[in-house]
Amino acid sequence: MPLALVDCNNFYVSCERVFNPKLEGRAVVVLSNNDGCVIARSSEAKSFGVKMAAPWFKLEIFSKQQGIIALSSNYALYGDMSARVMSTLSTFSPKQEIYSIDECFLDLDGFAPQSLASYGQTIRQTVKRNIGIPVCVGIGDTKTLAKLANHCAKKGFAGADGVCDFGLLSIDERQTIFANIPVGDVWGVGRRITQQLLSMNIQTVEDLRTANPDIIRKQFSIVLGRTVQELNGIPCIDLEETESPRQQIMVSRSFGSSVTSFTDLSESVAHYATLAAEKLRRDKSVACSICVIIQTNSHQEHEPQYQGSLIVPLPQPSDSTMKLVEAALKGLKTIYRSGFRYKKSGVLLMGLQPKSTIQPTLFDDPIEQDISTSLMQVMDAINQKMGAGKLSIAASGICKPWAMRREGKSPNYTTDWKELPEVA
DNA sequence: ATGCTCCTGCGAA
DNA sequence: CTAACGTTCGCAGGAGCAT
Repeated sequence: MPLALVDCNNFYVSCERVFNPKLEGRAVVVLSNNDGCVIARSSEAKSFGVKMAAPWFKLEIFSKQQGIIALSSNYALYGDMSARVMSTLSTFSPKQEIYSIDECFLDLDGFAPQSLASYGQTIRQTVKRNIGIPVCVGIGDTKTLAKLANHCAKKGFAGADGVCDFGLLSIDERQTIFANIPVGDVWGVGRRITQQLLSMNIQTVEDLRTANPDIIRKQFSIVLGRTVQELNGIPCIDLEETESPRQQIMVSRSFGSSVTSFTDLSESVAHYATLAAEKLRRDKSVACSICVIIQTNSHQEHEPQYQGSLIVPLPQPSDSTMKLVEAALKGLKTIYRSGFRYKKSGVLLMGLQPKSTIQPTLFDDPIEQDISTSLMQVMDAINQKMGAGKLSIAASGICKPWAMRREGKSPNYTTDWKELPEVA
């Protein structure tokens, strides 16, 4: 019955600190792509009042005055560190669900109930010792309760020292805690639903737990009804050990600066289609259609706004960079309007299916198919060996004036020998 | 009624 | 120095259409 949710503390900041101990004890934030918003904060940065998702350009002056350190995001580093953490955590249970880059569920069914909290401490110490990343552990009878327990562990509720096991609490203790947590802190309750719940005078976790499930289902959704059940210890959301194949692949970015020419825009689209195709082949899937998306900057309200998108069906399901880029650019020609300052473009691969299931149609040219597959394999192998983007197609352009800003990125310590700093 | 596809809203990290 | 506000994914549910 019991489940643990293990969540890394300030994960991106913690990753940076492993390789740069001078960041320890300092206020540190990690910024999103384009150095746009804050996406991770050390506890010191939080106490300065820096909010999640805050636009960096509004904070920059204040932050420099206060000595807050800002780093661009380094996903190669975080992805690699995540794999190490997950591997260590997998040794603590036969059943693990990796839920996101920095958290996983562990099935603790059959473990001695009284010793779960100390088991949680062992998990924390082991991950800290082996990988250098601090984590918190929440334990409860459902995923929603485990998430909530983790929240309590992080906040230090009920004397929690990085671990919180709801199984140790009496009914009264649990009710007291739930009555002091705002309903918006529950997994699955976001901003909109919080507002609606408040208008019904459901303010705390305890209010939601004791709400009438039928009314919740009717007024909101099946999903929120399940949340209420889970808060009451009735499991509705299963542990998923094997991840199911993705249904879509999205690659989109905001530009470092606005783009007006069709050429620049088409180069960005070709580039993103290339990245999407690489993901697709890694998944061993094929796509049936590709959607192209272009947008102006919606934050610049006085500027003319335009958002265009178009789904382009592929003649046959494909994983070929050439075919996908060709289709994407065809779509772009249709939706492009001159006279706008574009801020973002992207592609979305849709109708994904395993490559193994598709069968050649009457119109396929099997020889061309084979050549295309071999070419893609060679390109992927070269880019794997020499570094991403070393070999690309001409349509992606060379100088990339739209490339994103990343002024404070740390080295790829764990995935690229060339980026390791010299030892003094 | 039933079952699709397409599209939007919402939440999460 | 400029200008400057993220990305990717799944699910639910309604609209529109065909059967």
